[in-house]
Amino acid sequence: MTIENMEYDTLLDRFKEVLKINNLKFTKQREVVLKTLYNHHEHFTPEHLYLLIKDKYGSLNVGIATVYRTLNLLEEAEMVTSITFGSQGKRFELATKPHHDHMICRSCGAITEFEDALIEKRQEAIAKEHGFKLTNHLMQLYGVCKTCKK
Amino acid sequence: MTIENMEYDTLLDRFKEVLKINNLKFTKQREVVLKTLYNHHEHFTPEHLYLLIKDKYGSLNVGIATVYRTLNLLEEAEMVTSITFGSQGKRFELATKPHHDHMICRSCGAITEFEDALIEKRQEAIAKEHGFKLTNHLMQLYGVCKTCKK
DNA sequence: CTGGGTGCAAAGTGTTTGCACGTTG
DNA sequence: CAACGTGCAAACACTTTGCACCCAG
Repeated sequence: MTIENMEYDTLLDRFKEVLKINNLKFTKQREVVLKTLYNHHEHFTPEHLYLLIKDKYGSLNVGIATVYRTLNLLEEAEMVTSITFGSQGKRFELATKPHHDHMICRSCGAITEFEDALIEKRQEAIAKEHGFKLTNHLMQLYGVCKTCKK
Repeated sequence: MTIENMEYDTLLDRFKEVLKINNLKFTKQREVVLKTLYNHHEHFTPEHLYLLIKDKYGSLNVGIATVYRTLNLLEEAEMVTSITFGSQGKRFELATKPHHDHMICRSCGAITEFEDALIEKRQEAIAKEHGFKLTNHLMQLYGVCKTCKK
């Protein structure tokens, strides 16, 4: 089962399951991190996500350390993935789609997602040629976007 | 002109030229960084490169700050490229080959290089579809290598 | 009620920068 | 000899961790 186009409740159940398996507890803070990731399909830096949570759920008083801890936890559980853009630092996003990659504009920083079955296939083939068991991959195209070219 | 399979002297000349254009000076430290990169076709962390230089050219007493400064300079001049592996930090390598990508073993950290014309072509096509002007890309396959699979 | 979770602040990383001195062109 | 480069240490930015208290199960 992939988590493509998964509804929030399903995602939440999955999270609870992962927590249970690892003898971890389900807390308001952890839920808020997941919910915020779900409601904003962006590519968050931990800082950015932290500020957004602080703004929306100020009363919970979630600390940035918890955001980091939860992101690492979710990444471990493969429910979020992280990507590193140039020197802009690590960014996280919900793993709601399998295998999608990124195109990053060097001028404005805009991020476009894309997916290509042909490339996926070639990657598998290349890995096989090298006796390599592929688990996942990272692909980023850098350049100048439509808008900035003008 | 690409710098594929370039000999060291040619590479050095290119470096000197870049320096001259930018009104920068050619120093022993800068040469040693370039030479060490050339002599070891590895994927260096700045730290790793620094230690190697310290070991080989101890009398020059090169500081790690200079290694960072020179790497950034060389990257700016597109004579080295950098890649970011998971949480292992940024690594640099001489840009002696165009467009080669990496396969990284999650178990032992081994890095294998590969190149695939078909993927390169698809990348161009995808960028075009999105009205995106491609300057370069980053592709990393993660998995388990031949040796570690045993 | 027990063990993991949290916020906070302190400690770690990896990288950059200010400064006085050294070297290049 | 002017301007840039260097080593050193301090400063930075980002991330992790120790601790005392808190809360889920």
